[in-house]
Amino acid sequence: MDMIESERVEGNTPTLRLFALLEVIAEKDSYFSLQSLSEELGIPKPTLHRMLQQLESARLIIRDGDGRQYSTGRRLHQMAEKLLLNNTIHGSRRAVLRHLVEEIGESCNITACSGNEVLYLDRVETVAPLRFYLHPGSRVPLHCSASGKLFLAQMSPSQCRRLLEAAPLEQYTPNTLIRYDALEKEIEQVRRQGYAMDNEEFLPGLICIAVLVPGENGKSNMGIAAQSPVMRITREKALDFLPVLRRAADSLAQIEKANAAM
Amino acid sequence: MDMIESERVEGNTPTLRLFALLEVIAEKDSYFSLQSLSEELGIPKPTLHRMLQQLESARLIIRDGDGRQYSTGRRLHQMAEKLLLNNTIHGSRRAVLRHLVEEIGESCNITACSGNEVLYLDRVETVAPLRFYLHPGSRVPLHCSASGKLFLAQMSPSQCRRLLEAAPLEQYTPNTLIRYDALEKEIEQVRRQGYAMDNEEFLPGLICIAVLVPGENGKSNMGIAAQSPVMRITREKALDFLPVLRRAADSLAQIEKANAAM
DNA sequence: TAATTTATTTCATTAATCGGAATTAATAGT
DNA sequence: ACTATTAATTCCGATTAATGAAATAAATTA
Repeated sequence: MDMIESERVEGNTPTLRLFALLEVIAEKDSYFSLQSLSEELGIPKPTLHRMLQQLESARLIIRDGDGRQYSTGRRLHQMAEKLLLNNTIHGSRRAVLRHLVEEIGESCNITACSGNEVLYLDRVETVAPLRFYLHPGSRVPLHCSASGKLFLAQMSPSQCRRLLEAAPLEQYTPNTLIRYDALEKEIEQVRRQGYAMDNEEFLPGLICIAVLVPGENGKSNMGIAAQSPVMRITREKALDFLPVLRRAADSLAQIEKANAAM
Repeated sequence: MDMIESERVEGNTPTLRLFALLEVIAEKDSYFSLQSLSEELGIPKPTLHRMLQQLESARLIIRDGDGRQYSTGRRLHQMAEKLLLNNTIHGSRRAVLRHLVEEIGESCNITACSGNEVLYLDRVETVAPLRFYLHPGSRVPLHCSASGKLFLAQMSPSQCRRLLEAAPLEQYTPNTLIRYDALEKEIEQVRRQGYAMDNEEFLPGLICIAVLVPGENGKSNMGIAAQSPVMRITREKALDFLPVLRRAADSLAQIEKANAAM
């Protein structure tokens, strides 16, 4: 429709226009119809129809039963996960992590939110002999991980509720918050604090502290966290990691941004 | 190389081929050259060159200094992050499915009626070693699947007949109902019961039970189903899943409703 | 049933893709 | 420094796909 909106999906070639369309779709958190998207982007309906048809045939998007509602497809999700997992940005991401581990002496990881789970993108283990072994690619629930609570804290209340109320909150340890009101209070606190802790809520004996890697427009899908056996650390001592964690988070943000300058 | 590899990047249209290329690139965790990719995928160099040029101009991929090494670009990462973060529809559905699978111990899926087929929207497999592998996105005929019979049961008789008579009912197993009168009787029973079973009518050895996810105006385009090898379950035992299935269906209905409101 | 909205198909026009062959640029070998 | 080799890039005519106004079909609402 208006110039600004339609420019978002205008590239030079048909392919780039289609990619731009996919980009708009990727940001949607609810279904959309051909009509609404046509109005939003100013693309003529027949053109948009063909584009969506093409994306659907490739399983990049799907249509629900009555064929009037579209949403993102599985192939797109898989591609997104692979992309984030494989992309170590030429090792610099790993370097930041390694440096962080050296500074604080505990295992650290970089995480992303994927649907209703936390996905471990990368992880570097401490040299200390006592440690939890968790590897990149593994998944952890949102409600009982430090990163997960950070991701929840930046979502809209409706998004957050949708994820949490889909299934009962599973209790992994005595500390797991399984009551919605308690969890909501915790998430509210996380939002205020700007960091999150997992106090043996997922694995007994494992304490974790995490912050978000600052994103473009306030929202971020990347977290960085330090994990430690409770034997080696107290909740209070974990707070001392915060400045270093934040610095590492900023470095990661820089790397992401620098990638664009080229 | 040759057939198998090159098929991975072959879609139907130039645009989809470019997407497939992007997909291959997304999986790479290190730099690559035009030459190596050309050999890997069997795409002629001039063609691949143009493709990469296009992706680069859109900042989907970047080239390092000397211009001979490519890797993924920031725009791609941003899209991937947004996609996974804004994926609460699928995330919450998946949470429902996972919980259901845990409760009943069998693989379950969420289905939709798409044209004259049943579409698997999502699926979670049981941990039991013996299982049928069916993946999301696959399609199954209406007349020999539990979900399909449910969809048929809520259609008007004329609509139903139109779909069924479009093509002859294919016989997949000895149990497949291929006579219209038998199928209509079955569909009538499904309507009365409020649930449907597939008693090895599509795949030999596979039993399935399904209910509809309640919709707004009585009609529904979504079903939820449990599937099990006949070795592990009897038709009678499958009926025990019904209460849990219905509860999961209600959860899904909640999610869909919340989604419409957003 | 009629009116309205939304989705889809048609089709002549325009634009992009394709890849073999030729050319240029970078690298390795002597 | 020159040649051989390999990789990257440009050319270009034949082929194929994208485009969107208009027409049609389907679904929804009054």
